[in-house]
Amino acid sequence: MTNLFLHADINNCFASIFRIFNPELNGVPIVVLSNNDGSIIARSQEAKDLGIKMGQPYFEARPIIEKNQVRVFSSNYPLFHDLSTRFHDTLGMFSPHQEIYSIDEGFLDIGGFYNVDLKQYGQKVKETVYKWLGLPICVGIAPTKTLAKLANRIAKKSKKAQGVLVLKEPAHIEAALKTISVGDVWGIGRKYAEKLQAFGVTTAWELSQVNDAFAKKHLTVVGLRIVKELRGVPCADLEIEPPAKKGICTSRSFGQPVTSLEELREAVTAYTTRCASKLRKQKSNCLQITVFIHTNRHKENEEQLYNCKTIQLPVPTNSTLELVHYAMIGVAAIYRPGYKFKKAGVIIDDIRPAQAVQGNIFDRIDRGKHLELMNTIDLLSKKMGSGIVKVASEGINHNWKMKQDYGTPCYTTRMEDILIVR
DNA sequence: TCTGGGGTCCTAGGACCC
DNA sequence: TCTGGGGTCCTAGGACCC
Repeated sequence: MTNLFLHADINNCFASIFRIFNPELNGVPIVVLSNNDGSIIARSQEAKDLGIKMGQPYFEARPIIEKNQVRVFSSNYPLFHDLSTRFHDTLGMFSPHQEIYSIDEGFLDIGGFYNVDLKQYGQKVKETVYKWLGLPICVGIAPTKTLAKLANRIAKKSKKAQGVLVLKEPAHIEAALKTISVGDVWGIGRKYAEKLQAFGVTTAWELSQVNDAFAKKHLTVVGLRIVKELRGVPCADLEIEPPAKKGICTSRSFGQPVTSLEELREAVTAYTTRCASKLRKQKSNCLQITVFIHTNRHKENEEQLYNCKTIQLPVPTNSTLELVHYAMIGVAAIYRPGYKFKKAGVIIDDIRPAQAVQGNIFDRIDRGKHLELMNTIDLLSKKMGSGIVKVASEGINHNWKMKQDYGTPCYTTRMEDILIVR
């Protein structure tokens, strides 16, 4: 059986999603901002052509944006997530062996396909996603995941490929690798690219030709796998069942500086609530919680503080109430008056399956009651929107909430959001 | 005025044990 | 000045991803 992987991803994902609902945005430059409208996290092709950079601070790009009448949008994760689910569902129609790699990328294992014209097959995937969702995608097909991603990359740039590239024959693969610079290989970041260039390895082809000991020594075993995959030797299977998370983190920058403990308590309560809900969703408990707060590191003339506190829990739990209790102890321990805090976050760690809780004779909490309450809250949140039930310490004013000046409706999901925006 | 958020894996080195 | 050998576990830090 031959090894064959298909990699599909949405072109300029977040910008393309806004275009589905606003056809007048077609052909117009678009940027999408990070949480808090801080920096640019997605651009349409037109915006890329203007020289607007990924990750660039919004205020810095503002002159170009205004001069060229670039359309600006805040992130809308409920909307992105919904379209992402539809995209992956559509891909899943093409093979039972599917990996949901990220919000806008997926792999299919098509190794068992015989007598199939692969180019045509890739085209069919691409056309189907466009027809059903209105989202433009590209497709790469190759004997390893690394090569499939690379094929996709070439498909995006090449006119001839029409958005679909199959890399199968060795000569064809070699020619393709020679056109890709080493830093554009999946898994080779900035540091490794610099290191490799210093050794005279500048293209993906040259990387595929280094010896194994060299790869292991300078890029660890992870790099060795990349090198082998570039040679067409698969080292990674699909991850069909997403593994349970080992750590869960919720953190946000504030829309304006926060100075009071009371407001920090509210924010940390909200973040802990979110962590606990993610934890219950994957049916896990945790044994450790960390709270952190810090000031704005970009303001060099202001007093800086980065403070965190980790607390070990007596018994594994996923109860919002219990976790919030410890988070409040944590935030009180690290708070210092006189600082302008910019960000806070909560990390839960030491995660294990929710069954098999090891009891503790000093445990005073009625776990049966907590469990029932959490189940009820999760059900209400699912039916009526998260936030329908809150822990009191979350407060209601939320002056710390992130800034989102360029919001859009959640077109496909919650009615009440549409009403609020109007 | 204004700079995102959430993850993974690997390695080296220290603490500790027999 | 000499100061074993082998093992495990944990953590911090570095690299990467979208």
